[in-house]
Amino acid sequence: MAYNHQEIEPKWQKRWEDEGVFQVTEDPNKKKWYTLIEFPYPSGAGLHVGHVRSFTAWDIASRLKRRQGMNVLYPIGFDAFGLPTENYALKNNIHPRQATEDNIANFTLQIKSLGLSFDWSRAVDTTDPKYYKWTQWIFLQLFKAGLAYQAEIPINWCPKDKIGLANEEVLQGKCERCGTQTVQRLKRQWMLKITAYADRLIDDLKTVDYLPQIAQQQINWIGRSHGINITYPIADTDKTVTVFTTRPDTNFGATFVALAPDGQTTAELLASMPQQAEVKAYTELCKQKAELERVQDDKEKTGVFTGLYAVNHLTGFKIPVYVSDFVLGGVGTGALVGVPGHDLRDFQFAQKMQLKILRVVVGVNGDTSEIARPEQVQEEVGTMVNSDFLNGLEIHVATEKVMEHMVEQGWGKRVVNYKLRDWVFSRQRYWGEPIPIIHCAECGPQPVPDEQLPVVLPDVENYKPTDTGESPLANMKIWKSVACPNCGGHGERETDVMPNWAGSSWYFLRYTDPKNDAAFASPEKLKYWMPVDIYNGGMEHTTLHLLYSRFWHKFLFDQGLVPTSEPYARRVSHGMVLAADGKKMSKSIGNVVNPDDVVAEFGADTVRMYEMFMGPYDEAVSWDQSSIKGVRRFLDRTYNLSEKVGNPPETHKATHVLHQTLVKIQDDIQDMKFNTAVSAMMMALNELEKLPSIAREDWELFLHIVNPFAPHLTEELWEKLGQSTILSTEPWPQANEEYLKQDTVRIIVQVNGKVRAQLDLPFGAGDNELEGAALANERVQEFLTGKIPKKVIVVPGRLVNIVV
RNA sequence: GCCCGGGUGGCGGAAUUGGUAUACGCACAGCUCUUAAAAAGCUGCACCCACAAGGUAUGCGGGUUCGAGUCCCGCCCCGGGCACCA
Repeated sequence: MAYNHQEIEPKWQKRWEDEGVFQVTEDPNKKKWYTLIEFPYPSGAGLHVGHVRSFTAWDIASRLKRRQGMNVLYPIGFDAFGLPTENYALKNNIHPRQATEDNIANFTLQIKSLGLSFDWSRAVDTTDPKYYKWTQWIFLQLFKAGLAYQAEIPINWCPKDKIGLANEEVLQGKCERCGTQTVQRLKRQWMLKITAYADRLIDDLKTVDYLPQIAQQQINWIGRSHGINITYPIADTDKTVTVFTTRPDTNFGATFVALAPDGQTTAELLASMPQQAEVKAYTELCKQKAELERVQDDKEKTGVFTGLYAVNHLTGFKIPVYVSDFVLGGVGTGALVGVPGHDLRDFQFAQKMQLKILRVVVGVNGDTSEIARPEQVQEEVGTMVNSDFLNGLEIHVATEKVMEHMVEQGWGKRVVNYKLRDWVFSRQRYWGEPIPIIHCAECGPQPVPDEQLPVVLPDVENYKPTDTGESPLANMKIWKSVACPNCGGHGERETDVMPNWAGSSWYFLRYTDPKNDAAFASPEKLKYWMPVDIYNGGMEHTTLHLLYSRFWHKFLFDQGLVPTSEPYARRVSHGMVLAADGKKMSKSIGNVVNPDDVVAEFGADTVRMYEMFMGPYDEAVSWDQSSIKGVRRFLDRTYNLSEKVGNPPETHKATHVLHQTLVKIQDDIQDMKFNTAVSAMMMALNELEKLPSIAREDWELFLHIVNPFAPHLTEELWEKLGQSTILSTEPWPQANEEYLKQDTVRIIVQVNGKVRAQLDLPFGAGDNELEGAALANERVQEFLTGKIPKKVIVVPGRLVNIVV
């Protein structure tokens, strides 16, 4: 018989909520545990079954920890500012605030229907002025510390979204949000100096426990490289050109210098270039090129000679200076020294321009062809040739020696270079936190005084972005006009808003003290809860959100405002939930599974367990509608089995297997192996069903074990036993060592590696005993007739292998 | 091109990390119950072989080992991330 989930589940959800059993308060006598899932973006599409998967996994872990006596903080909130909501609102012709409220209400219902043990009393909403007051306040601290600045820089401009994008938000030259080809455009932007934290963002990864892939990806993203800025004089002028390189050892092989079309050096040298007209034409062409759809993998190098020659100090050679778009303005000094013998791109460029190619390193195989094999151009090993005083040296030794020489001679300066760029923090949109700055013609940009925070996002007539690229707030003449906090003269509010990454950069701090009006969180509460013990999220957030929030946190730590230098002690990641066809769920394909439908049909407990059972937690898995039935069957059988409880004669035959299951699921939850935990429970049920009756104690233990996974049903069955307590708050049972012991152990006997027999022998039997029993076995004897055992391998408690 | 994952029955997957490959579940087949169907229960279920005995299988080819899904070398395919980064 099937149980009625539509009756049971709301009943227990109501009881948990009425009695506030998952609300948590700071308790110095209890050990704290802070589990964090990435708070969802309340999109119009509603909750995704992928949300359900990670929320449930950490709900299970939190329920276990809580019942093991820890003070568990498992909070939820909404990251609700940003473009998707604004675009959704525009499309559906409603106000973003209304869309956000509706979506949050919908998400809340959906999440609550799953019986997750979130502490809803701590829920945060990044669009709540009481929340973003502190987002603005933290921005002002960054500003006061000199880490927020304005810069007129070429930015990525999305012509569709009418918005500047951080480099990190442009995917393959296209807007991350809408896929439109971005173009370069100059714009005065607020920037955050994340690069000031580049070293610590790398080095401090040693102090946290992140999945290795995650740490590696962050390190690669920050891209620290140690090198030298070499300054070459330009022949027949008083000018110089400075290039960055990590391989100064190859400098004897340098045959050209190339400048980025958008680089500073090009602009500075333009006036002294004999080929000025050609260079101008080329740089113009490059600007257009960004606007063109560069779909084709056009690897052909282009460039133009400037007419200038740089003088290589080492050789005295005059080497030509080019402008080429394979050099990027934002990388290094925006200029590079070409060594075509040892760099593939330099080689391609040299070939195209018919420049000299010189080998200065002999590769491992003594290879001295024109260029090292393309895949070997970044040699890890090699010996210098054609390089005067470096000849015969190993490349790393040579690098160090030539650097020292160049620095001594005043030709160069050691530098550390990073791929990471500063964070473009301005958005010319509506649905974001106003940047709390007042511009004054006399005093420059001034912070809005603390007592005037928050700067509330005003209602505007039209919140659609303007074609001019100005924020819709720019039209708010009255709102905009305000006295300068410094001199009292005329000031104008900043009209750009923050990116959606702002509110999510510190939300985990707010959870510790969500109602505080005097501070973003009190030092006591921060001290109690921080750091986050485990933070689960998608791999796609590794280089954006995860890095941004670490940066903000480190800054707050430096200000003495948070107690730890890292926000998250451990970071793990879940696999995607794909549609049945193995593809990403998407509205356009029409393969989306709505969690509401599945919960209505099978119940929350079934959906929870199925999502745990469907596959390894950290790997992508496809939704399989028919497999859900198996889990529902497990729960129905559990429900029906309760009839057998306490019927005399009671048998305690299941006690062993239940204690083993208890240990198994504890370990599995710890290791995030939720799928095998479910299968262990299924096996335990199979054992229980074989018994004529079940002892009440055994049954209680089984309910304890299943409770974190299927909390509603187990509460109901707990109550059916006459219990008045709430199972979800009962202490977690202890596994009894007595029941974990095994009397006998199955030993596999192999002859030449092939299984020939199985023996059940007493636990702890010695090697000789095992060997003797194996050799005495009849079947084994058959395989040994006429053969002499050469060797017998005994693995205690496992197998005996006889080699003949 | 580089980096990171992954490839095991009809399907999702398991395998104590070098020690019984295919746990658990789905699907399928037969049976029981039923007027019948559904549901539920029982049995079977990698492949070859009528059965047993035996043999063969963890993407492909080699290797190390008493023993390899697991380790090493060389390939092929799938997924994700990054990409003129000097």
